[in-house]
Amino acid sequence: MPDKIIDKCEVHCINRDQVELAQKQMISDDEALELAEIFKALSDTTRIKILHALMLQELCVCDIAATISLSESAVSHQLRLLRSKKIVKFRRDGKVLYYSLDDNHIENLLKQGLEHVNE
Amino acid sequence: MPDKIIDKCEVHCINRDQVELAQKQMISDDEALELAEIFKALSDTTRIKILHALMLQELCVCDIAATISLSESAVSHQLRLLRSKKIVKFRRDGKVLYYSLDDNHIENLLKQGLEHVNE
DNA sequence: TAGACATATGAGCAAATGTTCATATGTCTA
DNA sequence: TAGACATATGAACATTTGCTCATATGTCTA
Repeated sequence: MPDKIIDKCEVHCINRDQVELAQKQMISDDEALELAEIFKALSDTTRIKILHALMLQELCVCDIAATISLSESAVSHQLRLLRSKKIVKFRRDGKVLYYSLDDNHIENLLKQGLEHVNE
Repeated sequence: MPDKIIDKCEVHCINRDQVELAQKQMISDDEALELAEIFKALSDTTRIKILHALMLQELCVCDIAATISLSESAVSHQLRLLRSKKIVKFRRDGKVLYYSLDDNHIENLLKQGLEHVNE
């Protein structure tokens, strides 16, 4: 496996030392995929709006929909995605489901992203 | 414009106070879009690998390609995208372009994401 | 228990995305 | 100045994504 990579490098690379160093510390496929998945969860305007609203308080599906002016179905689909990635959780109160942020790492990511945007 | 939102709320929302509060502090469309754009830049495995490699050292296009085992064309396309979002920059040395991270906010986001993944 | 209500879910569709292939651009060197 | 080389770019294509619409599920209340 390393042979294959080095072959490729020998065919065409400029600084072999740098390539070898880069490969040694390279992020694994799995890790890169997980990382990409987290950021993908935050890469949509609708989901940003939902998560931003949930930073302040828990909200039920229809109130999220009313807040961001989107159909309840669309919101529900997005919440499903966010649930599957353990980014939001919910509690039931009768027929109403209240959603909230599951993980404060996400809140930190959002805050840091906002800093980046607002400078 | 607020009328429209309130109308929608009156049609169907559960906790009007919460909706009003959420709307008051709501992130703007522009800000949400910018934020989503940043995270979108980090939401692909190839780009994660490129950026992770650049956290360690600057690299030219073909060495990035050799490192992550992808075509130079594909790498170049992704670098173009990352350049357009001011996430990477480059310096020229003869015919070789060396890319590096443009903004340490991005590095912080990546590190924080990695923490989240590795816990 | 029937019906209303809050939410979830599946199918379908248009738009966006990431790669490959072919070609263009710009820089060095003989 | 011609040719080699490093990279950029455009078109094309398959895949993914986010919405809508219709329908299903689960919970409460009369």
